[in-house]
Amino acid sequence: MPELPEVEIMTRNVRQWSAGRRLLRGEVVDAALKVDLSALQGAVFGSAHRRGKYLCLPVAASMLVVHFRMTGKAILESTAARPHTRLRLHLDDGTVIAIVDTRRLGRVWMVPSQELSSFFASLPLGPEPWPQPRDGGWWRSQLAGLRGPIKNALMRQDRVAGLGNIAASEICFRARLNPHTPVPKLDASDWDAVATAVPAFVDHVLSVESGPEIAYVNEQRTAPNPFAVYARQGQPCPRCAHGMVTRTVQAGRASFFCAQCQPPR
DNA sequence: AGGACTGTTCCGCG
DNA sequence: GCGCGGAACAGTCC
Repeated sequence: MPELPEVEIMTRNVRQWSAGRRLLRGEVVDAALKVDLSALQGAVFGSAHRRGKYLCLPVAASMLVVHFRMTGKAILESTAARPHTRLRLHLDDGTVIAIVDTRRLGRVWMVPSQELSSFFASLPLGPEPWPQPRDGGWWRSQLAGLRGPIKNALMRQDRVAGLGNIAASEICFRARLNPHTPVPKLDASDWDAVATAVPAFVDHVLSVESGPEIAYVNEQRTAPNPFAVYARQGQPCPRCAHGMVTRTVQAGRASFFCAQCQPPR
């Protein structure tokens, strides 16, 4: 699933494709989404924004909220129908914005404006780690009280919203932190390193992955793996070239790190 | 055949 | 409250 940077890319795309346009018809291809877009016929789109891993698209007085979960993505589907399309927005300029989602784990909500605040209040979402600058002290206080590994802590949506399994490994790598390091063991310089690593990681992914359609590492793709350690087990470390990228499992999710640059603590 | 997978939520246990 | 495992959701690709 897309994480913060990928949802940011899709949000920018959807904003560019839809802002100011009129919705001719909302087509719910997958009835399991249980969303009714009929009332939005003829409505005008506002400017899309992102909250954590959620894409928020204003339509007239409502908000179309999308969570892509593992395999969802928003694309332009104006020419040919794609497999696994779950929802289509037919726009007044002839374009079609589609939500495609192979595994069908994604969710869509149509939230009336008067319910918006309660809807987002019901989501366990901490503050955004990007693009506003956050320093080491902010990170320390956001993850205060957690005793588990830093890698798992970075993925806690209720503490800081948007970072996922890839980001957690990549941020630990950039901060030279072993992903198994317990949160209480981090010192001030470690937190500073985390604070520096997060925007560096997000900006890197934005620069590499920006385009009309995001790609997943495990999909057929022409672009190379854009990550430093994720899915690179067995390869030499891209930084020190001595260590080997190691794969471990933490809380059921794969982690990747350089055994040399990120020694256990 | 079996496992892995860029996520979330729930449950049970300690 | 915290942390973990496991399951569920669900489909495809090795």
